[in-house]
Amino acid sequence: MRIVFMGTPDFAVQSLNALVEAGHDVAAVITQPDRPKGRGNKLAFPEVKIRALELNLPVHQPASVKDEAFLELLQGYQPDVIVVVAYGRILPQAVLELPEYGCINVHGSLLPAYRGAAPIQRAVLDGCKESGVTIMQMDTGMDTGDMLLQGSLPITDEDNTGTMFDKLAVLGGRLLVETLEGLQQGTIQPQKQNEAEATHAARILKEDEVIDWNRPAQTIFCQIRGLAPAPGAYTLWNDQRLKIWKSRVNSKETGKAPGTVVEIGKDYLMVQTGEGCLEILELQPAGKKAMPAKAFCNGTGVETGVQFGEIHG
RNA sequence: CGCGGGAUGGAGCAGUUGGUAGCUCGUCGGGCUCAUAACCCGAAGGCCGGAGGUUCGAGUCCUUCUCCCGCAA
Repeated sequence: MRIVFMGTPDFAVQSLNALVEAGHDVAAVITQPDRPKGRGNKLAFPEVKIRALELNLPVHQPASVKDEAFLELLQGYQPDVIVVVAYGRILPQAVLELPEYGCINVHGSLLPAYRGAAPIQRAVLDGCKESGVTIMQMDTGMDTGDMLLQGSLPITDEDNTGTMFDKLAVLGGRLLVETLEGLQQGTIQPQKQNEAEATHAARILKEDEVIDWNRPAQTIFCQIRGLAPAPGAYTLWNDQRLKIWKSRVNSKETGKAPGTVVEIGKDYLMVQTGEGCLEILELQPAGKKAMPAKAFCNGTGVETGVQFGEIHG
């Protein structure tokens, strides 16, 4: 099919690759404008743009998708379908109706659960045992369109947002290609979403990143996984941020106050929580690289009794 | 030039007012032990990120590069 692809971050690259590999005619790639990013605020290309340039595809980065110029641009490509993957903008009705097959979206959740901006992070954060990808027919709502195809994957304790992103991006690409095939052959049955079961996955906020040691170890464990590899869950130590990248739950109860370092093991640093203990395996002080918990203890002299999460005088 | 932290033996850190480079681990060898990730003894391993400069002498002061990281966007 003749396709215009719209997407921005890493997650979308897999879908773009899948379309190209499947032999579809990707006429153009629409992505967000270059934005100042990172230290020094240097202008950075969106991941999708980088890949599109490698593939020698025409790239457009409109400031707005609502004006007439953009609509004309799309019309010029005469797409059979527009594929949208994490583009980052709500598309107006006129765009949705432009191609014969409309706009197809790849969403990183098992809709109607986790509609919105951060479906994968939220699923891990909430401790879900399963996640997936839904391919849907876009409408004007936020991830409310009819579902075309869905696939699921388990979330294990070893998974974090990063690993799930990787797996779901690949699955998404595969399902996307399958969906397009089905649409052409007319074998796909669009399915309405059950509004009663819909939930919303809000984007990650600053406060989501702070570890509250009063919560159960299991909850914190999920928080850490949900925020890895970015932006990371952190606690305070020496008035500095201390990101926790890897941990393990230990049901032991020590009677100490939540946030207290209660044991330093061979490869971990155990902290009492509101319910059970959390063994920290890998962490990262501000300004440093991530390091094994043991290395942190060796260098800083952190010992049993130290309190995490408190601001000092 | 958005704000800030940092570059010291394999890892993580310390190094005072410039004058023989230390700590906690790890590694290797030996010992103890039924055994050990525990303990004891010993050893190896650093041109202190690069380049200039000040000085009798610089990891420590000045200048300038390169790289890494946290925050903010």
